[in-house]
Amino acid sequence: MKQNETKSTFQITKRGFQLEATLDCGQCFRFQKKDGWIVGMAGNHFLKARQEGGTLIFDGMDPCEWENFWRKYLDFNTDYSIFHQLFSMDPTMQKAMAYAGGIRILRQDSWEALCSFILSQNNNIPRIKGIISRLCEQFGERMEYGYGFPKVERIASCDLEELSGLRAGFRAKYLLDAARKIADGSLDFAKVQKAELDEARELLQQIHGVGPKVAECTLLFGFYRLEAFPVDVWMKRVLCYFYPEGLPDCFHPYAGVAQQMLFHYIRTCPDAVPEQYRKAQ
DNA sequence: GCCCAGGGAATCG
DNA sequence: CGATTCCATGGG
Repeated sequence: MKQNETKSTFQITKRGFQLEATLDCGQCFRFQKKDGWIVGMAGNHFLKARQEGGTLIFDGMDPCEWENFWRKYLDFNTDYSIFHQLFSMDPTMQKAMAYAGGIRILRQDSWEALCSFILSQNNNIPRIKGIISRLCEQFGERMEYGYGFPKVERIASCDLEELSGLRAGFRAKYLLDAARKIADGSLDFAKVQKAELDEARELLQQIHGVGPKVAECTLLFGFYRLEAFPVDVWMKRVLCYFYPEGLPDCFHPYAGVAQQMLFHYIRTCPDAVPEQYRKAQ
C-alpha cells in the first residue's frame, strides 16, 4: 500500500501532557472527541489522536507532518517544568496544576486566533465551535479530511450577506472589518508581533469589535505572548475568590499560562470553588 | 418566557 | 469619566 508508506500510525511518549484538556480548554475551537479520539483541524492540518497514560497515539499521521507542524503547534519545544516550578509556590496553582498542569499554550495562527475570539464574544463555547465550523465549511479549502481555515482574502472579499449563513449575529461585521483591515494592510500582523504588549493591544483594538478581552486572547493564543492575561467572567470568579490582590507578581511574564490552567480548572473541576461561587459575581 | 455565554460599541448621566 | 443598554443566537 503506497499511501501507508508516508501516512502511518505512530506513538510518542510525553510525560506531563494532557492532550484532551489542551485541545478542549477554550483556546481553540475546532477539535472534538469522537469514538475515543480527539479529531480536528488547525489551519489546514488534520489531527486524529488519543492519549493512553504518557503515550500519545496519532492515527494516519505523516511523520513529517508531526515534525513540521504538530510538534510546534502543541508547544512541545518549550520546557514547561520552568512554569510548574514557578507556579508551585502558590497553593491555588498547586491545585489547578494537579488538575490541569498538562495544558499547553498552542502556537496558533494569528489570523485564526483573532477570528476565533472575535466570534467568541458574549457567546458560549459550544456555539463558538458551531460558527467556526460553518466558517471553515463555507469559506475554507476542502481538504482530504475536513476543511481548512479560510484565508484572510477570502473573508475580506465577502459582504455581510454572504456571511449570514454563519449565524454569527452581530459578530459577522466585526469579522469582516478584521479581514479587510488585514487584507488592505492597515493592520500588520508582523508589526503586532514585534510590538511591545501595550502597543500590540492598541493595534489589535483598531479593529471594530476588538476590545481588551479579544485583544488579550489573540495575543496569548495567536501570538504566543505568554504575559497576556485575558479576563472573562470565569477568570473574574478566579480573581475574586482566590486572588483579590491579583496574581503573584513573579507570575507576570507567564501569567497567560497560569490563566489557562486556572480557567480550565474553575470551569470544569467540580470542586474547584464552592457551588455558590460558580454562579455569583 | 427567563437567563446566560471566553464582550464591545453606543449612549447616557 | 463610570454605568447602562443594545447587539444576534442558541442552549438550559
